[in-house]
Amino acid sequence: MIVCMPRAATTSDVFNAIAEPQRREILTLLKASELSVGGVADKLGLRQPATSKHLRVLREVGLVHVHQSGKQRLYGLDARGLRKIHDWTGGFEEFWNQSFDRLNEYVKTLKGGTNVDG
Amino acid sequence: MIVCMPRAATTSDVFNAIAEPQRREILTLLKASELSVGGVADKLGLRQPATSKHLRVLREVGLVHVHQSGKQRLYGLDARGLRKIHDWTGGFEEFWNQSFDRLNEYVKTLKGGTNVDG
DNA sequence: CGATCATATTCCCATATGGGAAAATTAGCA
DNA sequence: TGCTAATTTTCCCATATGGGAATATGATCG
Repeated sequence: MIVCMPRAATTSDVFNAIAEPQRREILTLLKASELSVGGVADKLGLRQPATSKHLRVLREVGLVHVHQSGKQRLYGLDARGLRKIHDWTGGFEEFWNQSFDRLNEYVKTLKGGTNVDG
Repeated sequence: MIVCMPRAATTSDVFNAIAEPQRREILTLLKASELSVGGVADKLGLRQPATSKHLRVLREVGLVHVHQSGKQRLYGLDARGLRKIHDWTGGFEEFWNQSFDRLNEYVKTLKGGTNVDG
């Protein structure tokens, strides 16, 4: 029985997974090439366990995939999940400039209407 | 003194702010028009306090702006902050299809017919 | 000023971290 | 069969929720 609804799990969806800056850095790193856990850890200055945990989250939401290569596990980028976010934010594209205008207009209303000097 | 680094605050940046589904719904709602807190609460089936808290987060990261209108406070969309996310995910656009190919190839090496959901 | 509607904040709870340290697990090789 | 390297998992901590309930603050009007 659910009593309360705390913050959603990072593994629940891609939005949560990339809310963590280090995980975004990992994804950016993997643009260049596949990397082992140790490789990622080295490049980002993290410990291996911490890196492994981040990679696990990314794996669970499907943003990376793994395969064994010798003694290492190579993590590779699977950016398809980011498309969902790109599309969602893209739905606001028409509002980017409009919001600017609205805000300007709003500010104008304040300044012009009240003539308050700041 | 910082002893550990727990999950980042939702107010730390836009990525964290929109990690919460209800806040994304609020932003989508505000595409249509400005809304009062009660208006948002009604449309999403939330209590007013909860709605107010979500709107506070969105305000602190700059995704919405507020102005008084009679007895109500009208919240309006300021989507400019979403551009950062759109741009960041856009940096992976060239990898969306490529990742698909990589994954297909990878799956092929394993077996041959695996259901890949996209 | 007081009454009232509309929001915001506080207090509380259980949950979900993110990282450090250490132990467990897995993979590849002699 | 062991041994070693690489990675994952477990245990622990302090922090940050998100929502409910109750309270405080704010704004408007008489």
